[in-house]
Amino acid sequence: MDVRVSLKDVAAHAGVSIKTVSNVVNNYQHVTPAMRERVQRSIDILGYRPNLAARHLRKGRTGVIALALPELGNPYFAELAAAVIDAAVEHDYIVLLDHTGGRREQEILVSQGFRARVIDGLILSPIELEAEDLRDRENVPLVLLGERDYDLPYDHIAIDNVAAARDAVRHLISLGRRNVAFIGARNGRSEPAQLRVRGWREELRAAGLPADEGLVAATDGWGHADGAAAMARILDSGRQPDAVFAYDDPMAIGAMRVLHERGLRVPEDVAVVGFDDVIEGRFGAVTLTSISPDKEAIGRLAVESVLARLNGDTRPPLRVSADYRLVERESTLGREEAARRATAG
Amino acid sequence: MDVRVSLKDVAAHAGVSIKTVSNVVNNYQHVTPAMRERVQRSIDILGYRPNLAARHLRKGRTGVIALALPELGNPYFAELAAAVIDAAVEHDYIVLLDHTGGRREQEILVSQGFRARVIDGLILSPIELEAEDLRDRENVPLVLLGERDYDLPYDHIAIDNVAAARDAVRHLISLGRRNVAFIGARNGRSEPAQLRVRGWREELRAAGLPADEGLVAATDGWGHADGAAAMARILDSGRQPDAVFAYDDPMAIGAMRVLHERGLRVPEDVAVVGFDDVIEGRFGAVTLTSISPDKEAIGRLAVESVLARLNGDTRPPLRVSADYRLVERESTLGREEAARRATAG
DNA sequence: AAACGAATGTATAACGTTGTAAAAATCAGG
DNA sequence: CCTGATTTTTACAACGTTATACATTCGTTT
Repeated sequence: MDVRVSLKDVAAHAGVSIKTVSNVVNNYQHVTPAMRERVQRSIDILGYRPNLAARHLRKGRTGVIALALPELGNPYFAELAAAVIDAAVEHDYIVLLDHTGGRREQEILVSQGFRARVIDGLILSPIELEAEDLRDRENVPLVLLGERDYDLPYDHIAIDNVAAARDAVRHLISLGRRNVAFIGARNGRSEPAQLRVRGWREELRAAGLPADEGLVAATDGWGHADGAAAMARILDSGRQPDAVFAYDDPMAIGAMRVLHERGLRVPEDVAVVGFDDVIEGRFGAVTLTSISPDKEAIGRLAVESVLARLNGDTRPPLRVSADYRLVERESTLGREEAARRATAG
Repeated sequence: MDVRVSLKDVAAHAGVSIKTVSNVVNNYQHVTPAMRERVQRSIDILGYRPNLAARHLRKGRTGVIALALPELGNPYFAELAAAVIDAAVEHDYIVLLDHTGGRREQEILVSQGFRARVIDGLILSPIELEAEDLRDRENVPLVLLGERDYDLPYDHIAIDNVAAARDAVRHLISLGRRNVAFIGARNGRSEPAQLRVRGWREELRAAGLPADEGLVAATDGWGHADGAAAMARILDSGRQPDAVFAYDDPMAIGAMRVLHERGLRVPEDVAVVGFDDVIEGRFGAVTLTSISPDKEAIGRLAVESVLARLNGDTRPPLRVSADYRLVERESTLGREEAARRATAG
């Protein structure tokens, strides 16, 4: 049944030329309804399906875009991947997924198309990649995702990290917190982390509070365990933060676990804000306040940008700031409210 | 620099035939070292890179395998996807990722290759798909992943769900629990859920305990919210389970959240066991006991099976039972131990 | 009714690669 | 230095598709 059937077979079966069958398949406009139906019948009977490799060879298009993310285990990226896949399907494109581990070396390979070479375009969420690494690539269209702030001629979709971080810290200050720790200033290169630290610093200064750099904990990764370790380090140093702003939700949750182990209550003793609004933050013993980026919009914009470039769009590089909002949950309840909740429970 | 350079260009530059260049590129054995070096020099100078579409058209291979999972948002699948991608890279294959939402219709489309047509093989983790849906596909090699127990000629990699579920329930019984609820018997078709319910039922019977079907909660999905809703429903029905076995970790965590809201303590009042051992379970206020499948092994076996079939392996369909183990954490501490911990904290 | 333009169908040549078979170059032995 | 065997290189034909350019048909207009 599925022994490869080609245009030639259909053409023979329908008694027409190969090109006519091709015309029907591609909805070419000048085909009489009668002819179209006749060919279509043969197509259906033989179960013809176009060979994408041949089409690609001829047209130079594959119908595949690659999405390269640092880590799939991180739910934010998993959810983002889902959004990109859905957006791509809308446009009859399929998505090839790759993960870089956030390592510069892997990111370079991906950006130059060495890992996936059958693609029409690339959506890349870089962590360590440097601007110079993208300097002389002359390849498929590239759209950058996330926080890095390159000054390069590629479309870039992100939320305003500094502003979002300031919103988070402002919220903590508005609760009366004064010693706000930041967890997740990444060891080594990582501009995204730096932007969020900057927002933390700026907002504290703006509020006339000291930005105690001893309350900034650097980590190697950005998972639960990294957050937990960083939190432990801060507490072990003898400092007593009354609030924590974490680089992302998993780190915030890891930090809350350590606070719990040390007998510190969230939010009464320490208020916590995360970043990314992953689903998991909504179901812990203490639900997590978080910055919530509009993932669907980011995914959709990324796909649309790649496809636009692919279709010859030569407008100057786009710099889209996607929406975000601060979602307040239990981890930043006011002290009175938290007390009320505690007695009630 | 990257204006497409083909074998023809290299051949012209080196002053040899196209096929000779091809021979060099493919490490064909009968090429003199001198010739090899001469051609290689031209390749380097011109920056030649093989055109995969053409190679595919000629050889009938793409170097791409598809991985179709129900949901990326579920961390288990995200972690599994990472494992598959890594295993594929080992073999110079790349992975095209798709998600089906666990819906039969989507699963059928995927299984027949309608969504991704540039693939050499397919790894599919079905939920609702029926055996009959796979009956007359004569397509690329297919490997089934996960819990469904089809009787079809395809390789199948899974853990023994009934046994794992029995282990989980036995563990709860060994703690002295008598009213063990099961959360996540899925509404509608879903064999995996049924297998785990069966394990629950069998183990209770084996222990001489009644299997109260009123303690089984069906759900539509398998996320945090579904687990929470199911738990709430059981409690609202007036029953008082002293243990919960959930279909997966997110559901277990959702359930724990509801228990927490109702003032029930885990594990003192209700012990909880999940399934999949996702990272998130290790960082809640109460860490989660869970069945931990060997994800790396599953991913590796799946890739190896697909590639073996692709290379003409015609042995009878493989039925691999991957390893799993029960990882005990706080959510099933013994009552005495839990009490000790409580006074200590 | 002839002639014209528009609409529709067809033959052929690519796209870049590799398998096959045949040609050319090399080598060993007399 | 020739013969025959062996190694190395080459020419050519696919793989399945679409673009180009041409051929046919049809419906109008003169």
